Amino acid sequence: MKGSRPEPSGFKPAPKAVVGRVSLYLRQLEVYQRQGWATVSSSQLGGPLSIKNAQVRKDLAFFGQFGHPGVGYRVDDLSAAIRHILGIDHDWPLALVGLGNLGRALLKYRGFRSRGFHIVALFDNDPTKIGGRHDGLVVEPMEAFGAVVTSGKIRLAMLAVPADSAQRVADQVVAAGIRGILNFAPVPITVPPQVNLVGVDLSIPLENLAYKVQRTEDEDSCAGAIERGASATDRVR
Amino acid sequence: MKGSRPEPSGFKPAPKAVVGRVSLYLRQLEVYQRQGWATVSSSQLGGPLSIKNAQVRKDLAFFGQFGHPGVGYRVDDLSAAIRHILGIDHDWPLALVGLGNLGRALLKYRGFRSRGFHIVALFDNDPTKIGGRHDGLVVEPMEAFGAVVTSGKIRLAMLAVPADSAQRVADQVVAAGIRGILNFAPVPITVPPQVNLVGVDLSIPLENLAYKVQRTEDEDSCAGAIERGASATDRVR
DNA sequence: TAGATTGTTAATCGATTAACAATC
DNA sequence: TAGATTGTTAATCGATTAACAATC
Repeated sequence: MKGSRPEPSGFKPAPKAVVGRVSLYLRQLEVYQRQGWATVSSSQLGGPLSIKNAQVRKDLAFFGQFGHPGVGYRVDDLSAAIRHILGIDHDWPLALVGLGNLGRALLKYRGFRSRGFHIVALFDNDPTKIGGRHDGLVVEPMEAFGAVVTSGKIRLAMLAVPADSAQRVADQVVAAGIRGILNFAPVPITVPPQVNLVGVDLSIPLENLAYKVQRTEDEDSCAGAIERGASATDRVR
Repeated sequence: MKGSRPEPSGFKPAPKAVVGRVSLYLRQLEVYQRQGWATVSSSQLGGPLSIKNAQVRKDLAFFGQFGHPGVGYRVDDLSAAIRHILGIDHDWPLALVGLGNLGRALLKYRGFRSRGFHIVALFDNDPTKIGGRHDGLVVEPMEAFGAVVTSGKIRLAMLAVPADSAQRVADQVVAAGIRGILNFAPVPITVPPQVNLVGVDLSIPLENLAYKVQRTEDEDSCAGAIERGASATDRVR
């Protein structure tokens, strides 16, 4: 079944960066859709996202031909094409593990449902939470995970559990045959290569932001010496 | 004050990708700290994150010399050094705008506090929410934003507002002189260049995951033709 | 037709990896 | 000392940008 990973000559797998940008294009297309635009150029699509027009065209060309020379891209068509490419032209049932603050917020978050991601099963291993109802779903114990996931044909799981149980829960989820994990626990976890893992640590973007702000303020005040000389001069060995 | 953006010769600004990885190193260091390790090698630090040892050394070397040849990096020292680099060796007061499901979850999220990010002021423009208490803080109307932010020396704001009010709220926040914005609204917003913006759209990583899972399953079944021939053959013009 | 805009090639740029002398 | 591991250079690799013929 797995086999030799054939890689037919001439096929380049889509770079991770491209897939991320394609998601952004979809969001921008939806903005234009709401505004009633029929077509957009690559410049109009990339502009608000600070992405160059050549980049937009090259990214899209990766998946096929969607544009019309002299005209641009038809908003509705491109939007539908991107949904198909990303695999969100159909619903994805999801399992949510962990019903703390974050888990409950994720359960109610509208952004997932509007893209076809539906949470259909809840799990926790806290006895005080098991059996509780949220949005019409009953919290199941982790022991039931395998059976529920199999019968519900669930391929994706979101983990919103504490750091110290993240790896253990991940192992259980992998054992149940899940195909993809979205990990919200603020700790790195490891899974076997056939399972797809995406980590979402909410404090990382915040750290990035703090770094940027700190840096722009350093620039403004003592223009030049960033980080007290650490990298300000070329080190002479 | 702003001036000519001097760029002293010999100074390379840290690439965005490097800063992101440095945040990951910090998390992995904390794992080793909890396990009582005194030193780590670049291989040990990068391994669990699937980052090559050369990459780890190069990333860190960007900010200075932290390692000891033949020994590795001292866990405590490197951890402290990274905190200093990222600007999280001191507390950052934060304003949170929007107290829907996501906003309330962000308010209670432990991951921020443990990194020095403290939400100290809440805002909303829903009259039914203004005046409400959460975690000992009172929800203020947006009109009060400028005054509160100035008196509290708040430089960062988190936006957890609906898509259709995101840009308007961003404009207000910018006008109040905020230096950095973390945008959780699932829509692209634009801000002037002197304001730092980081967007966090929770459904993007989920889309990425769906794409990956879809792709590995395509590979498994009909090994070869991905996306029905779209890019399977080199197009001959 | 003239103007606009695509898909694609070639040129540039930056980021990752491998290798190794220097160091503990 | 021998073994380990750094910081750094050079080589590779991939990603971005500019430019332009083809197209509507």
